[in-house]
Amino acid sequence: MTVSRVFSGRAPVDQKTRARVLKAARTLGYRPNQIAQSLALSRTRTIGVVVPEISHSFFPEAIRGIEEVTYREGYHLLLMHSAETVEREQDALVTLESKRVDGILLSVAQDVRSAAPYRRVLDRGIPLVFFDRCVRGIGAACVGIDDEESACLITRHLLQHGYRRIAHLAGPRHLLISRERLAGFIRAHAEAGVHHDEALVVQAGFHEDAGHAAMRSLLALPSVQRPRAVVAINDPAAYGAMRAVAEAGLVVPEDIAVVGFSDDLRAALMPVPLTTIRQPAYDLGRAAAERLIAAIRGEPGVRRSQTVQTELIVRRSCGCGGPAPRGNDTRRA
Amino acid sequence: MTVSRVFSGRAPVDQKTRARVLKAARTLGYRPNQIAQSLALSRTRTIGVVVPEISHSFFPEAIRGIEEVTYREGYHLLLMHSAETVEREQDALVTLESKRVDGILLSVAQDVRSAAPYRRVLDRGIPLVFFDRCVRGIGAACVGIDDEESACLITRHLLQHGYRRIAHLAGPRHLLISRERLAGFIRAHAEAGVHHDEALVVQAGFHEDAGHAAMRSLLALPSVQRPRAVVAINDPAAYGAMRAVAEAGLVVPEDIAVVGFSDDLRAALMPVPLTTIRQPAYDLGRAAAERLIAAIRGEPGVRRSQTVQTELIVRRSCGCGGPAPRGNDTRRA
DNA sequence: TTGTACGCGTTATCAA
DNA sequence: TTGATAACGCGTACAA
Repeated sequence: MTVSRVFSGRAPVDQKTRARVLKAARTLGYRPNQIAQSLALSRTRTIGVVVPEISHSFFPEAIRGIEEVTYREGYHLLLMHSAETVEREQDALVTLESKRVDGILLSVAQDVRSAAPYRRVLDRGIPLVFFDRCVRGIGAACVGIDDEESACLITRHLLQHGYRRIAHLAGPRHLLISRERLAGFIRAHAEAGVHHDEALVVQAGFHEDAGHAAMRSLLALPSVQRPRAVVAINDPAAYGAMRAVAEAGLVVPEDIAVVGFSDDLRAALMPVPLTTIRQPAYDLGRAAAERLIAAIRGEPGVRRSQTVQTELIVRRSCGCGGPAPRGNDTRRA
Repeated sequence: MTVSRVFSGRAPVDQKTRARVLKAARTLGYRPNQIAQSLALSRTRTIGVVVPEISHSFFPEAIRGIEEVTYREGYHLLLMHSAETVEREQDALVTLESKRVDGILLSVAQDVRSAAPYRRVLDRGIPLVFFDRCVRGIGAACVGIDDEESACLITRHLLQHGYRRIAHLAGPRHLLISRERLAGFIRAHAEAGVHHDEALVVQAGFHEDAGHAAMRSLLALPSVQRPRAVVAINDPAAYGAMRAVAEAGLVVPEDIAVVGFSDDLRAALMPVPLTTIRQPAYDLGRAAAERLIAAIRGEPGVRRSQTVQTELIVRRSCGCGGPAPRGNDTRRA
């Protein structure tokens, strides 16, 4: 029909005809059916976003960044929640493929083992960009931070302020960011010429309870073996660790220093404000969305990964600030 | 084709044929195209979710509740962000209609004026359920809290503890929840036989800056007219108010008590922990999703609204706790 | 400038 | 139990 031309706008239509069509559309309440459009064009202008968690403030912020870009570019968001499980993540991927999204943004679930499902998506020709939690070497771009360098930075900060026995509450074993943060933790020790005790690297996870449990196991060590400082995999784990320290009748940072990773909403507000690495979630979301849209458009160089800048935020929990200031002051390194 | 019967499962297919089809599907990497299904069935199994904000912790929590239910029921989520503007909200509605979602969950933007766009959605026969920020009387269900009662409850708490000059930082004028919370504020006064000074009801908004500005205007009043306590429209506004109080060299709650609404993540962690109303965002999201899916299925009684229970959370900022306890203790009323 | 035929991949319906 | 045909509502390609 000529109606299509009127609504798509990219074809010559007589003024009078156009007016007639528009008027009829108005009275009939007509709106182009995007489902039919999608079928005809095999293009949905929809992007799938798969997140392992919805509430942890990093992800809403990242989604806000993604939405900002996709809205501007005329794409819409199909939001899927993997709940940190591979099963639901694969399910999400299959669904997104079935729904013929134009591309996928994904942050991997904590118990991933295999890259096969991602490879299949790529093999089908669906553009895929990882954000924050990436899988490398399968030909998909990754937009994240430099986890190794950031972990090294915050560990170095502790070492430079005289801490020697430093523990690490590590993240899920199979996740790249866990391994990279651990690598940064180790590199900082190597650079400082300080031996790191492997007994002080304990498995934890991303949640407060995991950090709490891991910290308890460290506190159960004979007192000569106990850490004097702790580098947690992220802020919630650090909160759990701080709680365990308090429950043991000890004080942060005087007895044990604790630092986190991501600078979530609560970090500055904790009873002992948390020293941490600021992860610019919003910018990261924007960058990831831009990368994906470039890939969808077939622009070159889209497989290249991108790193957004982090920042060390020094607060009281590391005990590195000379006479500990009162209140919620925040200084940047 | 017979393929359709195999995948849909609801039609008799011979075992051998089924096996042949599945094997072929596997080798070809075939997956049913949901776009084509949607066109044929005029059913997308997709729900549109429109939120005015993405990051404010209430909405991620609500979305998590929504996702929990929709995942279980086999629906997917198209997430739209109105950014508190009517323009983008209308845009979202038009898009969702074009994308033929099976139903819509919406929390209205702060500057809504007209219910016409919602009416149009309903006229098209698209099920619509409001959550948290509702529009009443247009035949759409609303899943929210009892704003009037909750505001009355927290105001009454202040009155019962002897506060008399109480201010209200009101929400956007055209929003139902603003009006209802104001009504509750007034009713509490009436019930207590306390006159409320209309000069102490000032327009603010949902953000910290709005609360800050509104509080400054109250602090600029001659000291006899100044409020002794403040009921903020929500927690972020209360944070802004607390900041303004501190900047004026005054102390919460000794000089001015401040209470909020929603119990977001930071409320318990503020330097002076905030007394507030707990809004169960997750449950609210679940209830709204259930209501919508019932409506999509054409079940009866779906236009009925639903109220989820709130709770008064008493912390230090209201100064009602006898000798003010140190730390972040939280007591329930 | 406008209209017609065909295909996008599926389901419903009816026939075999 | 399976196959054929006609929708679903659009865009493309071509003809008028």
